[in-house]
Amino acid sequence: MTASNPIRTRIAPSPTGAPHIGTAYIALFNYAFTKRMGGQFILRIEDTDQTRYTRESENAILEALRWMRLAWDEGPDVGGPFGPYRQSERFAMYRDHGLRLVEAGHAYPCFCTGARLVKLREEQVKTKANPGYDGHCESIPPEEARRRVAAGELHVVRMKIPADGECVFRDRIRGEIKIAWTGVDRQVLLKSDGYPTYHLANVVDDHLMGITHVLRGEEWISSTPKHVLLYKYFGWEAPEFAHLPLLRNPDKSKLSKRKNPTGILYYRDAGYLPEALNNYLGLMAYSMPDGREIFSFDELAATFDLDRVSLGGPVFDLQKLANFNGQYLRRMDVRALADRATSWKLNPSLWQRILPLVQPRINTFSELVPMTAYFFADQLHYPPAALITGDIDGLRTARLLKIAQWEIEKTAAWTSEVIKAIFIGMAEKETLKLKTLLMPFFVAITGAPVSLPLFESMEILGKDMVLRRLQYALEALAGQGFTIKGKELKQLEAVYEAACAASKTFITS
RNA sequence: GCCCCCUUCGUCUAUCGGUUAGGACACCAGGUUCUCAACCUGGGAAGGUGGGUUCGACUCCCGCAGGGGGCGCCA
Repeated sequence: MTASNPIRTRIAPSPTGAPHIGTAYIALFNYAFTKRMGGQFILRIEDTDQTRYTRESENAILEALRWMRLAWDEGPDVGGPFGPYRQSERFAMYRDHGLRLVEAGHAYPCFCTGARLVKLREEQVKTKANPGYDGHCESIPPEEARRRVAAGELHVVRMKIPADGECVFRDRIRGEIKIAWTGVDRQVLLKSDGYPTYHLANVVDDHLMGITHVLRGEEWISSTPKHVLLYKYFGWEAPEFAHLPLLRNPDKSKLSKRKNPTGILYYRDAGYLPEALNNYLGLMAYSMPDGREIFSFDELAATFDLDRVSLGGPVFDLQKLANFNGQYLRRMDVRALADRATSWKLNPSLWQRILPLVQPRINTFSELVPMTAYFFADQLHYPPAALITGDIDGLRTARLLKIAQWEIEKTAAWTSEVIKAIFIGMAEKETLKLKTLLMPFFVAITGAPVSLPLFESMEILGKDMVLRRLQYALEALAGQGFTIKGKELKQLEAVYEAACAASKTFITS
């Protein structure tokens, strides 16, 4: 690369949930690659799905990536010459570009209803045909299509796909990849609400922002032909693509929060150091030329080489991460350790949130630390049988914990009031007294059936930690033989959601 | 079902045609220590499978199997 053609990369998270460890992993590789090559690393917020977007999530992403010290050169908070860096603020650009494609005959308005699409899919499944849009509206004469659009008929814009041949593109670490056009669907570019889909927005933005290298997860390989084709339609040069292997659960499936903690902020709250986490992530699908395993951010960035990326999906191993974190902790001098521990949770501002909960319950300071210890822990140690309380048996306890997980995952806001509402709602559905329902949760969250107020505790602990403790509780119950297996679990979820939709009583038993 | 990607110890990986296949986490044993960690020493543990190519394959090619991903008006 020459100075006049510096490389530019980006990380483009979607603010629809808790910031994911996979985002940090991809960001780290982009960051290291960019620093090595001497370019700019951009943060772009992909908030084109207005139905799922939350502001809390966007803030959490910035907070999490900042905590990871993955500093971006341009982004929604720091600005930059290619802004805005939030897709919702670039709305008009996508519309213009989408329409440009329609005029050029590369895309067309599609008036098909959701109902028709559902029916089409059902038929395709039944006849074992490839699922995908059938091109129904592609044959509408442009004149007529224009008239119907002008008349305000609801529509989307779809891209045209070649009828035959194949798309050949180069992946920087995998080599040539060929995908037949018949296997690529006629992607919606502009949704009926006028927002672009990821595919359009990502191509338009990457071009306009001068992105030269796209390092992303391998889940994108199969939609790369659409992107390549869009670049061609626009007459733009496509960036280089490099698809990194996905982080995996111990069972090799794609890393998911149901099987592993995936929230970046969970790791912070559980007492991991960002440098240890970065170091560990740098070992996923990558190795240093000299075989070193302990290395800093800067050392990784100084030597990073895409050719050293390995392709097997790495299993995210909490034990090794914990060991690395321990090594970093041990290496620190006591002064630094004190500072870091203090800025973690041993600070006055956290105490000021916790203290009001204990103040009415203590006679001496000596009771303080024992009573609040669970705020500073990750996994709690209690006998698994303690989770089974009152008239609620083990299996029902497991189901209740599971339902609470779903409810908590669904909520964006995180205050004790919101949490309280969730549990009151659950108690009503279950026709249980709130007090009775809460018993196993007291144990799961605070480690004891008698403790400080639960909802406030959950608020202070944070959503990720609460979810994690529910998971630990579920595992403890599973150890006692109370486990909900795959099929039952799916059934429970389906029945429960149906009951929610109908706002009916739902009693797990 | 169709398409694509992947395949070295349990896990993360080194190896880029010739190595006793190396390291790390985890595990086991011993040592050290007021306990426990930490630390030190040692140990078990791997190239999915069948064909090629080659004097020689973990390494290159093909088939199969296994794993993963994708097939949304989600990203």
